[in-house]
Amino acid sequence: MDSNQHIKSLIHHISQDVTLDEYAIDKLSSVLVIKELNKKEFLLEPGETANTMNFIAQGCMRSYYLDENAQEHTLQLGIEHWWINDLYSYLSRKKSRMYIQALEKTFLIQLPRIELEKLYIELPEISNFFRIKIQSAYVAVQERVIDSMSDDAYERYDTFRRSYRDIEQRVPQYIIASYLGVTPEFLSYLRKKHS
Amino acid sequence: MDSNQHIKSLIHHISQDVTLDEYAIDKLSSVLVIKELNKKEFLLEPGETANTMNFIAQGCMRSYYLDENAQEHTLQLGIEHWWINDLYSYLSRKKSRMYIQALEKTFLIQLPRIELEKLYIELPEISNFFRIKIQSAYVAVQERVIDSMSDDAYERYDTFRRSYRDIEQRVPQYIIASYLGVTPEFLSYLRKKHS
DNA sequence: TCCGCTTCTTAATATACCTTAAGTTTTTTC
DNA sequence: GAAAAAACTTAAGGTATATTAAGAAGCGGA
Repeated sequence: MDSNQHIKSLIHHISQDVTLDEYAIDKLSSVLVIKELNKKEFLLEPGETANTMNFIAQGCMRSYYLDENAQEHTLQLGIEHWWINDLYSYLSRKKSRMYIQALEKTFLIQLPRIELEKLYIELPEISNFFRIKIQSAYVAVQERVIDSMSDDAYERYDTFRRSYRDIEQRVPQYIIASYLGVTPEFLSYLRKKHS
Repeated sequence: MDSNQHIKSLIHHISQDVTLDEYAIDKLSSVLVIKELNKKEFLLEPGETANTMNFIAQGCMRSYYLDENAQEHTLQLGIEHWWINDLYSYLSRKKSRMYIQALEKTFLIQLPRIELEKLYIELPEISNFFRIKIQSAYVAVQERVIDSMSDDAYERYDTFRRSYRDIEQRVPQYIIASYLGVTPEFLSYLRKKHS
């Protein structure tokens, strides 16, 4: 797939929520940056500042951080047509504590923050689009808080598998464990117990 | 404090993030609804659908739900100048599973969804404002996910106290426990142990 | 095709947090 | 200001999940 195809898939993605006219599409296209990452390559590492919004045109990524015991905790997983970022760093302009890493060879479409801020003013539909996207993202994270408080680990695993079957099959178990908030050993034990 | 004061405080709150001209202020003011709630009164109960955005002009509120064992889990706490809602229900138009309850006598300013959708089109600064607000809310919930995965219960309690000292002093311990995801008994034990 | 690296499993021991139940203190109500 | 209700504490015993350590299985590169 070439760059134009990737860009078309982003335009199509945005058009599912808001209406873009010719002018908006041209404006938008002119600021997009394509980025290619190899498996295990990092888009962002602790100490850096997030400067772009990142749409996954093709591939698979995750964001995670290390706690004080150097344990990995996965915050976000994403595949084609998902967005991935450290919004804390992007919005606050502060250094990130997160790693954002490709789990497969991945093609991103990036929207630089400076350009995006200008687009928000000139093209209200773009501001609208991101408002709608982030509303859904907020609801999804809140759902995760609810799950983590109500359910035991196996139920969370089961919910995860049912919700993200296509992701589950592309990511190693230990990353899923670190997303669910359990050790790989305990997840392995749960899988055996329920099989 | 009378209604006009409450409305002024909302306008002032919005003006901290975006610029509102006379026309926008008039338009906005014309759709606002003031709602008064007594202590323990519910704004929303399971089975109802959220139809408004709710700004706390004065008072204290929380949202919570009951899990399958009828345990309360507090999702959101808020005081003056915070927003409170079940965004899942509001955005999806589906029935809520949540209670939203006043913890003190509270005055809300409500923005009906139908009117707000119209404002988004006519006044892009309003769409912008809610995009900015929800971005911050997303970061805050994500921070909560991070805390719940890295820290033990006492650290979470400590972080909560440092971040929300003004809230901590207005709500009972058992609600804070249900926000942190522990039993009131265990929180009591932790408080003693660390005192 | 084999080696080395990454991922997954097993099991024993340890710990954070829960459940239950009872008693105490604080707040609300009339 | 007394009675009732709500909130908080204490403690014993139980469960879910972590830790450690070792080995097995799968997989990518020469």
